[in-house]
Order: sequence, then structure tokens, then C-alpha cells
Amino acid sequence: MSSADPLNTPPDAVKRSRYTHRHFQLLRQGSTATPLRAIAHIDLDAFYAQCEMVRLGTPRDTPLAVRQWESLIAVNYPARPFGINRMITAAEARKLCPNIILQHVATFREGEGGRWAYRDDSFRNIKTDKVSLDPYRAESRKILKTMKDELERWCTDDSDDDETIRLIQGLSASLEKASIDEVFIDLSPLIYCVLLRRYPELRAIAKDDKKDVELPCPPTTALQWDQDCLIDLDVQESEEDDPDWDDVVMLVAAEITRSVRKAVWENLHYTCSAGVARNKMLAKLGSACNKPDKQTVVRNRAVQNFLAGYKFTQIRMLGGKLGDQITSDFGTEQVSGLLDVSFEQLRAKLDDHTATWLYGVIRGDDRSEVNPRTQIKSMLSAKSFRPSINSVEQAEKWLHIFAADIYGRLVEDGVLENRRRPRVITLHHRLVATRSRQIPIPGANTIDKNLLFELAQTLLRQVLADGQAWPCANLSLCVSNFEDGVSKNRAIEGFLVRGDQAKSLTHASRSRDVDTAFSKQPPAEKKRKLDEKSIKRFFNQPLSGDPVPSDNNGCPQSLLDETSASFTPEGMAPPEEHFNIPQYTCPRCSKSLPDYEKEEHEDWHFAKDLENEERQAARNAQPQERSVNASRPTNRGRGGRGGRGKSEKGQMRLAF
DNA sequence: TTAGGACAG
DNA sequence: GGCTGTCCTAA
Repeated sequence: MSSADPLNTPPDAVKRSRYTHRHFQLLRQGSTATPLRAIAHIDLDAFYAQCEMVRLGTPRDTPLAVRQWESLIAVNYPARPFGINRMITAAEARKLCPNIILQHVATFREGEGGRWAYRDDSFRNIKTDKVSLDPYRAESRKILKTMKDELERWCTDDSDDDETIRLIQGLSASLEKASIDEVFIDLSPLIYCVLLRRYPELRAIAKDDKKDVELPCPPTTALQWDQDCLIDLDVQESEEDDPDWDDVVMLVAAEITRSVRKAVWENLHYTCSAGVARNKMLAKLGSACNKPDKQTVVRNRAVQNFLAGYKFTQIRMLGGKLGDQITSDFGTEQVSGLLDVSFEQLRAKLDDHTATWLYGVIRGDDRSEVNPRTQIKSMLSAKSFRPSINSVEQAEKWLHIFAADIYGRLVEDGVLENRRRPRVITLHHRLVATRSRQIPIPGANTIDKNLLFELAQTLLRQVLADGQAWPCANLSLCVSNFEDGVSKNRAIEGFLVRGDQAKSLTHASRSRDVDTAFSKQPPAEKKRKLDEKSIKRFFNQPLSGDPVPSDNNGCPQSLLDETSASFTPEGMAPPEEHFNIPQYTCPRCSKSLPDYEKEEHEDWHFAKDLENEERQAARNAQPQERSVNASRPTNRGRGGRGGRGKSEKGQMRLAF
């Protein structure tokens, strides 16, 4: 796309953008297909170390590391010049930097209730204490909440006129918690808002039906990049060229990202680094480029240059066995080395999906969605034994601690209020190889420490009966398969009965939470023995040079069409525009509806998504259709259903 | 549904 | 290396 040569433009022609009205409109729903998409990856700098600095009030320039037994699990930036990293021991760190603060993580201790505490002597008590990462989980929730609030601020502006309000109503950025210290944010809908406000010429065409007409060029000849780290442009590109809309998009994305980082700093005193780019893969690589406390922008015109410098094993999903196999198959670890390999050659060694994905990803094409997941799907409490333990009594002592740990976390998650509860409990046991046993958690019982312990005990007995159990090197207890509590199910069922098409889906809403239901993958055809299937979560859409969208989330091209009758829920849409009542524009299908029908309409989308999900699963013989696509709009729908107070309240509490 | 593995931070 | 967490697949 960056190879389009502006010099080919006839000198007397009006200069047009390379991007069309359609590309711009697709920003609105965060389509993966638009080249104007913008994703941020934000990564907390040495997160556990920062948590301890905040908790202890440590000056910013003081070296500090977080200790877990004799290991270091996080090292702050001031400590790094001393040669301290996560590979060395606490004793070695002390030698390298006598003044370093070595803060041990909080621990549970046998016989001291189910509460963790920071203890001066925990590192001497590896045999009786169990690590607790709860303080970091709590800080992570606060940070996410702060980020979410700041993003929310970009959605509304007091100076917005009615027209703008109508166009941007209901839009928000989706935020994916990728781990305890990382998030992905799909900034596309926010950028749509900002561009509409700042460039009235775009507003004028928002209603235009000539979607494939190029946009006018941005009314600027130079962008102010002085606050960000920029990746250099590809060789054939020049900073002297006038910016196009994708450059403007990146500039706004960087501005929003900066404001999110600023909010986290000002409210909570955490620094973070960020990458801004057109997709998750590039954003993630970008965030690691300038640390700490900086952000890096990978413009579209810099992508080839940026990627050429990487080993492909640094790209997500290629850091393991698959990356190793590719390295040996093609005799190179470099992205640039793989660029010389033809698609046919890739296909000769890899299955079609992997080959297609790899071919795209090393060229900067990644269509994976930002999945607005915030709820945790499993909780695990684990302990490694060195030396190994050798008796049921010892094992059960740990089961008590695991049960207390998990119970405490479940309480924070809302078990007491019946919002969510796990349905399965699993015990993992490791000798040399690892073995596990799982059983359902009886739905009739109230979950408490005792129940968890007794179930764990049952599992332990099964494992013991199963074969050799001692010595045991590692034991862990995990609860998973969460289901939503009654309040939420009632909400779901309440609207499921209105739509005939959704009736068959009742079980889906009952049996798993929304996130799980929509991230399920259809089975695919047989693969090579090497497990390369996990890669499929990146195959969202067939790769194609054609940027025209082919969303398969349930309202395909009709997203932009006024004639989306076939997707209209019976009796829900007004037959015509009602100009004198407040209108709501659905961010999913751009349909205008009276405000009072907003909830029902969103519920309908939700039900439709469930249905599509089912259909996708049934249609698994078609490898190009990935159900991953169904997840984002659905979850977006969830976020938008704030009017349905009960479910949303539960989610907020759970998430943050 | 169950058990186990890959991958990541 | 220890402790999490997510997603996927074979049976």
C-alpha cells in the first residue's frame, strides 16, 4: 500500500488521498480491513517493581528489584545499569548494587488465615510460604480502570454539535487486557471521532454514498511528531512528501495514547511504554522499542523498514517451536531472509493457514482483533517444591493454602454476590511429567474455602490412586469455566425470547460467559504433527491486496448500506426516519433509530452474534471464515449495553 | 468433557 | 525459574 507513488498523479489533477470514504467509515466500527486502523499496545515498565515502588514510596531513581525466593522477577530501570537482570540471584544482585532494595513478594503462610502479607522473612520460608501476586492484580485493575476512563473522555466533547454527537454516539475504544501488565487498545473508533471534529470536510462526506471515492488530502503539509519516537520511513519514502490520512491517523493515535499514559502517571504514578501502529503485531513490537516511559509510532510508510530489522522469532506466536521449525526449514531467523521465500515455498513446508499467516505477518499484515476481554477465565494457585514433597499430609497442607488463595480471589470476582462462579476445578501434579484431574464444582453448593479444599482433596486422591505420586515436584489448583450469575442470565434470556432466530442459542448463553462463547474456534482440518494451530487466532480474513472490507461478523457490506433490511430485527426498526425524536446511530450497522430503541437494537445484535457464532461452528469446513471476527463486535455490543444496568455493573466490578 | 501442551509475560 | 494466564486439540 505504501508503494503507491504519488508522483504518478497527473500534475493538473486535484491531489486526492490514497484512501476512500469507505476506508474512513470503516474506522467507525474498528474494522480490521481498513488501512486507517490504529492500535496501541501499552506495557507497564517493569510492572511488579513499579508496584513495589508505589507501595513503598521509593524515589524514582532508586534501584529496586522484586524478589521471589532467591530469584528476581522484576528489575526496575535504575537497577539495570548495575548489570542486574532477571537471570541473576538476589545475592548476586546485592553484590552488584549494595544499595538495591530487594523487596520480596507477598506470601500466604500456613496457619495465618487466607490472607497474604508482606513479611520480612518470607525468603527464608520457601517451605511454608506461598507466593501471592494479588497486590499486582489489584494494581493492574486500577490501571485498567484509569485507562478506560481516559479513553472514555475522548468519546465526548462539550463543544460537539448535534450532528457530531449523532455521528459518534455509542463509539468507544475496545481494550484488551493481554496480561497483568499489558493492554491492546483499538483506537480506530476514537480516531474517527477526533477526525470528524477536526476536519469538517470529512464530516461532510460521512453521509456520502459514494464510498469508493478518494478522500481529499489532509489540509496539512507537515505533522508535528516531536513528542514521539518515530520509526524511520521505508527507503522509497520521504519525510518531504505530504502526509496522507494514515499519517494523520497515527498522529492522533499517538496523541490519545500519550494522554492515556499521562493519566496513568498522574493518577497512579506508573510509567508505561507504548507502541502505536496499524495492527497488534506492529504495536506490540513498537512498544518494546523505547523503554521506559516512551512511545514509538510505526507509520504505515515505515513498516517494511521496521520489520526488516527483526528476527521473525520475535513476532508473537513465532517465539516457540513453530519459529524453530521455520528457522530450520528456511535457514534464516531474519524477517528479511524470509521475505525472499515465495508463498509456494512456504506452503511446501507449512500448512496453508500457517503459510498464509506467515506470508502476511512478515510483510506487516496482521488482522487479529482487539478482543475487549476484561474478565478472568481461570484462576490458578501453584507451588513448586524443592525439595519435593513426599506425603499426603504435606500435599493437603498446600491444598488448604491454594483453596484459601483462590477463594479470596473468587470473592473479589463476585462469587458472594452470585455474579460469577467457576464450574470446574482442576488439580495438577508434577513428578517428572505432569498429570491433572478435574471435576465439576457442584452447582448447588455455595463456594467456600472448605468446598474448594474438599474438591481438591478428592482430586488428590484420584491422582494418588492413578499411579506413582511421590515425590511431587509441583502442585497446583485451578478453577475455570466461569459462568455468569443469575442476574446476568436473566438479562440475556429476557431478550433471547424475543428473537426467533436466537432461540436455539439459549444454551450458549447459559453455559458460558460471553467472552468464552465468542472466542471459541471452529475445528479445522488435520494438521502436521507440530502444533501450529494456535496460530489460527491470527487468521481473521483472507489476505488480499484489496482493502475493501469483507467483514463476516453478521452484517457484512450492509454495515455501510442504508438498505440493510435483511439484518433488521422484526419490529425493531422504524420504517422511516423520525426526525423530531432523539436519534441513536448504531455503531455496529450505522442504522439510525430512535433513542428509546437503542437497547433492544443492541440486544438484537447480541443475539445475532450468538447465532452467527453457531453458524460459524457448523460451517467449519470453510477455513477462510474465522469466528474470531464474531468476537469483537459482540463484545463491543456488551460494552454498549450499559443501559442494562445489572449486567454492566457486574462486569465493572469484576473487571476493575 | 477431560487431559495435556504451546506460548507468553 | 516460578507463578500465572489463554487458547487449542486429541480422545
